[in-house]
Amino acid sequence: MRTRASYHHGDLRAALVAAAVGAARAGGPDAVKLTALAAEVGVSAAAAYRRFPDGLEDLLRATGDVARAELADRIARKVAAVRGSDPADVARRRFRASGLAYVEYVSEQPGLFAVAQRHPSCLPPGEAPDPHGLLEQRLDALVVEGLLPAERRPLASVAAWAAVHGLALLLAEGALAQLPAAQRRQAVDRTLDMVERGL
Amino acid sequence: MRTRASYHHGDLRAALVAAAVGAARAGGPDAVKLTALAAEVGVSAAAAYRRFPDGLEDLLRATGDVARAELADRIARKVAAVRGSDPADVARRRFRASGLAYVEYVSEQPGLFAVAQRHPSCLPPGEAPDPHGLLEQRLDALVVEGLLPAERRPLASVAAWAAVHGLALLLAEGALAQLPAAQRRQAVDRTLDMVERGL
DNA sequence: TGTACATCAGTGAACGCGCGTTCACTGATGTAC
DNA sequence: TGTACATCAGTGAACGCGCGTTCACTGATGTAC
Repeated sequence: MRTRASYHHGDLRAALVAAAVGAARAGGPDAVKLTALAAEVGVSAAAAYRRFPDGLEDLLRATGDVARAELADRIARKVAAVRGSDPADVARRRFRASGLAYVEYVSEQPGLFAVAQRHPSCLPPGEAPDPHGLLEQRLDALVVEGLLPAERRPLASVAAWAAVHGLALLLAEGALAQLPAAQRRQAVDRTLDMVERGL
Repeated sequence: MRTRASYHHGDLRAALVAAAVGAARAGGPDAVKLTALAAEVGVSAAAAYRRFPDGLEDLLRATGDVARAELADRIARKVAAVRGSDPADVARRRFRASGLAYVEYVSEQPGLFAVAQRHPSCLPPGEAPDPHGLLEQRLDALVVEGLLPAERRPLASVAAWAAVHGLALLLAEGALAQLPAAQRRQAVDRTLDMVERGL
């Protein structure tokens, strides 16, 4: 916990993950370099192997878990912020909020998100953060409220996720990366409209 | 044209691009390695620099143009194959066909498509293949036929493209890569339904 | 309370390889006269 | 039709660097007695 200028680092694993997250935010998966990050943290490269036996891949998985946790947290917060008395209306707005949170996160953190996409979790299934599961829950809620016929539920998930995911990537690193802020907002609204109406 | 075992290659540029396309199909952008491809073609690495002064980046751009051309060609064919007597119905089905062609291509050639995404064309604007332009034309046709209000046209483009693009990526290299063929078809149909209805 | 010893967390130097890129060169080709 | 010469398309060897990974080691920590 406390900073010590001693020989032992204290929490090297956490420090390396934090540095990796920073590098991924700035430059994506390719910017996560084990030797450089070890140096940044003030440690020899070999020291990293004590914490991450499989080296770089291990570090990238842990970094991906941070990204997944951030994304899941963002979705959860944005969903929880939606309140109201009409359950159906709340379900609809929460569904929309989850999609918006996803797009926002990917747009803001494309590099870190890319790590999450490419490197699966290193945590046991139960403990791994699961943003996609949160999106699924929103669809389930729509079914409960009768806003989505149960038989269309499974494929609705794919379609909705595809639209949100595609929009996020186009805005983050694709052809729409240069779009001015006002038009970005409109693009997101319009796409969520399409999803809502189209399901 | 004719194969010659001589000193001069004949069409080294085309041969290198063809080899790069093959490597990208198999392993994506990272698999395109200038030295390895030169060797594969039977030429020293330095020889490649006569045809591609900027080295690897030049080669990747040319490779991306092949991908864009393939994709545009596929869209054009699939659209042209739609016939009928009712102009509005044809416009609707052609729009759908263009989306399907896009998803199919990205699903089948994720590696090559990734090159196209990351490396802009090396051709002058007029000559570069433009798959996205073909999608836009389909939306224009919907407007002409009165199936899409003109004032919603610009953002409709973003929303439709996002859904198609996202679905393609999820199926190609994302979370849905393992989906069995039958369910893939359903997912595509369902997503295109959503887009059509949602616009 | 002190001492011996196991264990743990680092060091730093080196290896190795993949791969892009450059340079001085040589063999082939085609054109002027 | 032949010869000289410019030009072009290759060679092959080497450089250089980034970076992951390994190995034998040493200093620090904590625990048993």
